[in-house]
Amino acid sequence: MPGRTPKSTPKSTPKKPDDSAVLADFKVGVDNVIFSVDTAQNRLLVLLVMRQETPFLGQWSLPGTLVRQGESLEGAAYRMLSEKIRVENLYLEQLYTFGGPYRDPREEKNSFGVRYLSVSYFALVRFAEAELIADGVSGIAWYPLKQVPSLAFDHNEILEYGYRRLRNKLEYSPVAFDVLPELFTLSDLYQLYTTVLGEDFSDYSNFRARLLKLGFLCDTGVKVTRGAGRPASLYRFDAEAFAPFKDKPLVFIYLPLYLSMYP
Amino acid sequence: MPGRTPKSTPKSTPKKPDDSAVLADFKVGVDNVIFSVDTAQNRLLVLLVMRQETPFLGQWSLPGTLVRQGESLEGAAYRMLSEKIRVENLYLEQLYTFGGPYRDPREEKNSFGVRYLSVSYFALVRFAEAELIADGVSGIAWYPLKQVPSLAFDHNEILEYGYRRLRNKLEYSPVAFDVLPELFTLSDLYQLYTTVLGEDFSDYSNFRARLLKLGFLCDTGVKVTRGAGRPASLYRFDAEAFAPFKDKPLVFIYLPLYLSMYP
DNA sequence: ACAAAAGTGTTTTTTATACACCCATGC
DNA sequence: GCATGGGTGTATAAAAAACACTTTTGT
Repeated sequence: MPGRTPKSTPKSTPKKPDDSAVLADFKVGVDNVIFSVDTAQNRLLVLLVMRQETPFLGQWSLPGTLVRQGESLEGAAYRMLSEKIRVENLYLEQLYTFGGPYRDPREEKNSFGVRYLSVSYFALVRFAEAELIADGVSGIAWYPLKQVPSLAFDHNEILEYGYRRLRNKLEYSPVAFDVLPELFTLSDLYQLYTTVLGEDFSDYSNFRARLLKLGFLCDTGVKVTRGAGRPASLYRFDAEAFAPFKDKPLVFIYLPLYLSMYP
Repeated sequence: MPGRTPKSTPKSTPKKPDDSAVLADFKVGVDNVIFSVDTAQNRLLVLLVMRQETPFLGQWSLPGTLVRQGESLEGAAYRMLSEKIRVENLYLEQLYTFGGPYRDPREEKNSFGVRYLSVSYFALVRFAEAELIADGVSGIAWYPLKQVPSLAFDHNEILEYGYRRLRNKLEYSPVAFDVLPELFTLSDLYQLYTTVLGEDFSDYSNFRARLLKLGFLCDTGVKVTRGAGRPASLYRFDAEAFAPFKDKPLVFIYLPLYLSMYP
């Protein structure tokens, strides 16, 4: 886990040992932290699967898989995803690599010196489109973030890390538009932000003004009415208009300093 | 590399293949992007080593090592560092994991299906304190970032990624104080920012005012004079006073939007 | 005296924040 | 009619950005 780690390096005499004799052999796993937002119920959800194998049989875990021959890491992440859910759009990026020795119980009993390393990926999918693939036996479910149980391996730690990344992503980049439907209202967008970032991150009208001024949300003119209240305009994310902001240190939302990370 | 990767997942029928038959076996390497800033010459430096082995024998590369049995990833990163330089203080964090198949030429000829995965780490050391360990044979040198040659493996890509991280770190966190000496002047600090971020990121007096107002730089009262000009106060980073900002989405420097990532 | 570097302050412009208020619809 | 959610605007406060100016040193 990254952090401020000032440390004195041991003043060992440089030597060139026979590396090959003591190298660790690894199996590499990919674990996905897959988020989606249920805007109807204002809940942030994570995809969990019930483990079908030892270790941690019968315990909930992040969906993961081991990397196969000829397969890239990202490829494995996509494969895993496609085995669990069907979605049209998604956002995926690498999260962090957890690789301490003894983080996987299989290391002890199994073979000599084989270690399990986990490259975690962070994904965001559209809740409405995402169709879970229940293959009869395996348990799979969207869990509200606040209700996730104790997970297998170090997956709670990975999840926490993923949640932190999600918050940062929302603040600094337009990931939200990968999760929202093609056409969305500004309050859809606002509710997405509030469910992830917390209630009091910003006033609606200010949020609205700031986003609109950036100029990459275009009003389709189409109105939609949901229950009572004035009909809302449907907007579309304009990737062209966003282009100039790409790779710039753009800040979407300024979180006040006094807000703690996990409200 | 993370990024915006909307993608349709293939609608494959879920199946449970015999995973174990096709799993890839990995050796895991750790590659360090080690930066330091030569404030005297206003240069951002990366540590490069000359490869002593095939593949890419005789070519410059990031200092790296393979992970040994019982060794953590971060442990390997620290070991590598301590074999190359002696430093009192440093900042280290994980960068990214590069693990595509065929990224390492050894995969082809060597053993069957053994792949090489690289977990890259990002480090920042104090230039003045950092003493390079030249073990007689191996080449090792600080390279100005703008003059790095073509590197072994995908190390140019890793380096670019590390540079991006460095910029972000500088903007959002107090890493600068891990690179500066214990006592520093405000123009030392300013020059550090300009050499990394580019000339025109901010006006000196505004930079100064902003940093001082945050209240975690304390004036020691000691004056130091370097060449001509009025003597400058030596400041110290006050970790205590910074504590309340920790883990908050603090923004040190607001880069104007029109500044491109790589000026 | 003068250039160079450090440090202070002031003005202008932009942005955030907190509201107040109008609009359009369902019930 | 009126509650409900959508949308607009304004007034205040806090910033960033630009830049003029003073102070203290070396030469």
